[in-house]
Amino acid sequence: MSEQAAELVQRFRDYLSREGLKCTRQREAIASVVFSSEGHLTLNDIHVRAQQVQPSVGFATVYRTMKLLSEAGLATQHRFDDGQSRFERADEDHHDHIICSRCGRIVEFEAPEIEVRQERIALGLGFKVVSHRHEIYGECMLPCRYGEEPSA
Amino acid sequence: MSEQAAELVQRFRDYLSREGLKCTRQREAIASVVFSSEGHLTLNDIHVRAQQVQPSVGFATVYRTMKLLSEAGLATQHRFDDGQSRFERADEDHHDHIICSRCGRIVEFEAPEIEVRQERIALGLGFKVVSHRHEIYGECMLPCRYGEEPSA
DNA sequence: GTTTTTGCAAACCCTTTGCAAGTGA
DNA sequence: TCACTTGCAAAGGGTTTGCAAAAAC
Repeated sequence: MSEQAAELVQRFRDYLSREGLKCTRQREAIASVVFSSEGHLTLNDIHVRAQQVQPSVGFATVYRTMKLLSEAGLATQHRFDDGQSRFERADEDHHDHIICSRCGRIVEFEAPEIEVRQERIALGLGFKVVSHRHEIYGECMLPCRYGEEPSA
Repeated sequence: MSEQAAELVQRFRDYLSREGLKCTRQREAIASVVFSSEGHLTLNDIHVRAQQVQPSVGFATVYRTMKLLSEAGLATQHRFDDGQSRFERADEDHHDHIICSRCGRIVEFEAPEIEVRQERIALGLGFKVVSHRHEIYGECMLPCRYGEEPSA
């Protein structure tokens, strides 16, 4: 486990303790999987990987733990157009996503100037921005194998 | 039914005929409901309203007809964070949405300069934009009754 | 008369929850 | 000890589909 992952796991432990919750083998396993993974994982992905660390982890526990990690601000939940929730470890920098309609590849981008405009637009309509979702669906022109399982 | 709605219904008829599909009472009822409504309707909303025109319309037919209308480019499907599909009649101008987290109110906005930036970002990452989704979630500061059923 | 459509009900798929048994502090 | 957790399995909630009857053309 990378140093960064280890630190995030520690932050999760702190969060649990602060909330009067318990640190269990299952939660640690799930957290370390999420913090050690790069992509945008579905609950199933996480479940499969967590079971490699702790064979007894059940799906419901993954579900409930991801809810905790989201509440703790250590993971972010996305719902892209495939109808499944996907999670990624929280980053310092906010970013959005561009998704290839053909191969499912997901690339992240940052666009501060868009965020600024968006803030201004919302204000003009009488809204205070709480969050947003900006997804671009496109076709990637890089060599990508179409039959391939979307990697993230 | 407004003139605009009538014209859209006609366009749907043309589409059906072009595709070798049949024009039925149910499809007409559903189309006229969608084209005569302002907001962002769920399948259920459409079902309920269509039944007022044609009592025998079933939910599955609404589902299948909305698929046709989307394919015909006469309706647009959105999936906001409430987990349901919502539809609106197709507009000439592309727009995005800002949604009140408290009362569910949906306001539309256009931001050509964001679209331009987004196009440029995608290109830079090797993507050709096919579509996008840009939703802002915020709190509206206008008087809005919280208990109220989200209107659209 | 064919072929497409419809409504029903069931299947699906992912998400969420109730509960009795298990476990961490 | 004892409240918090877990895994299982079932319930939810919206979407999708198979099929025999009905309706377009």
